[in-house]
Amino acid sequence: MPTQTARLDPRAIAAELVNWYAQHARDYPWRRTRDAYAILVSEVMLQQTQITTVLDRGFYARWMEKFPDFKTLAAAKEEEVLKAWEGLGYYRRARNLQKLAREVMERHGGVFPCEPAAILALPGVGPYTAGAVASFAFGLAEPIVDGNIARVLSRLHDDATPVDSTAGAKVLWERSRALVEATDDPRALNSALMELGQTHCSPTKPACDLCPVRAYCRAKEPEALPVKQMRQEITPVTERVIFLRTAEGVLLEQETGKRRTGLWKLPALPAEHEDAPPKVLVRAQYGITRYKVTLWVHEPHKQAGQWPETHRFIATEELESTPMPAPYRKVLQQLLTGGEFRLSA
DNA sequence: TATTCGTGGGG
DNA sequence: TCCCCAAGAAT
Repeated sequence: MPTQTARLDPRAIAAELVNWYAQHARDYPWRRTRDAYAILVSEVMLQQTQITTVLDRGFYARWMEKFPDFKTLAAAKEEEVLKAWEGLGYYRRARNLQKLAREVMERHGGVFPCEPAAILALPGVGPYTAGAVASFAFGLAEPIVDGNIARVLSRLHDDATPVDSTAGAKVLWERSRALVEATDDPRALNSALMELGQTHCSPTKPACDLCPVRAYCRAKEPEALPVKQMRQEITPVTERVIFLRTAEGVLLEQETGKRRTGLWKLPALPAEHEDAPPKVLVRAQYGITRYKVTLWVHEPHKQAGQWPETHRFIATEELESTPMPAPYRKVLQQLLTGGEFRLSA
């Protein structure tokens, strides 16, 4: 930690960051292109999702191969889109991405808009993603604030204002804007801020001795920043579903509500059978948002047979191409391969 | 403004 | 095991 802290001059800091980035930039597929579509896909995929997940598990490469441009994505079946997204979570992102592609084709003549306000108006695009595409694809001096940058800027300014408060967000965006407007390379500056947050300025054990802007950093106790206020309580929930397999296939139910819309799952056990549920085939646990769910898979209940429009028998060879949330995919895998009557932890 | 929306990896 | 959280946005 420097005893003498230089003034927080945006121009000097930006220059250090850009210089550092030129030597330390990691090689990602979306950094090898300026194609707005390729960059947009990466940004949406990376929302609340780690780079290793997107890259190592092949999501980005598969998506770009299957949907290489707005036109292809716009014309695809929603079920194909959701299937390509399966395992990434936050499935609204995939649905919004296709909606966006259709807007680009229909309202923008197939050309992605280069005006920040127009980008921000697209579905699934918020302040971060708009700034990211504007700077990475078009080189515009638009600021971005993500989790990494919030951490870097909180520490740089030694600011304990909660980053998830209105006041905290406001000043973060102002500071990010001051930096990006103080360089002639917005692309590198924005990339550098995130890269610094991912590497040296990590949440725990920051490597301050390697930091390119340590001479400017005011953080007295960097590991104590950033401050976050909201933390929700985890609520335990019980979920009961049935596994019904016939010659037609496995009975599945399509989600229609707000969450995981369009994906398929094992059908819920009707509420009237919850008091005396049929035999348990599998038990599993998974977390979703603020819930800790204990998932019980039961044999079909008595009088089972009349199914709503949302239910359908899916042939076993079609199961693989059916978009399904991860917990059901795993449980179904167990049921189909490990025998139907094994009780698993 | 507060809540909701997934998932998998790491400490 | 548990808790944190990772390139946020929509409602």
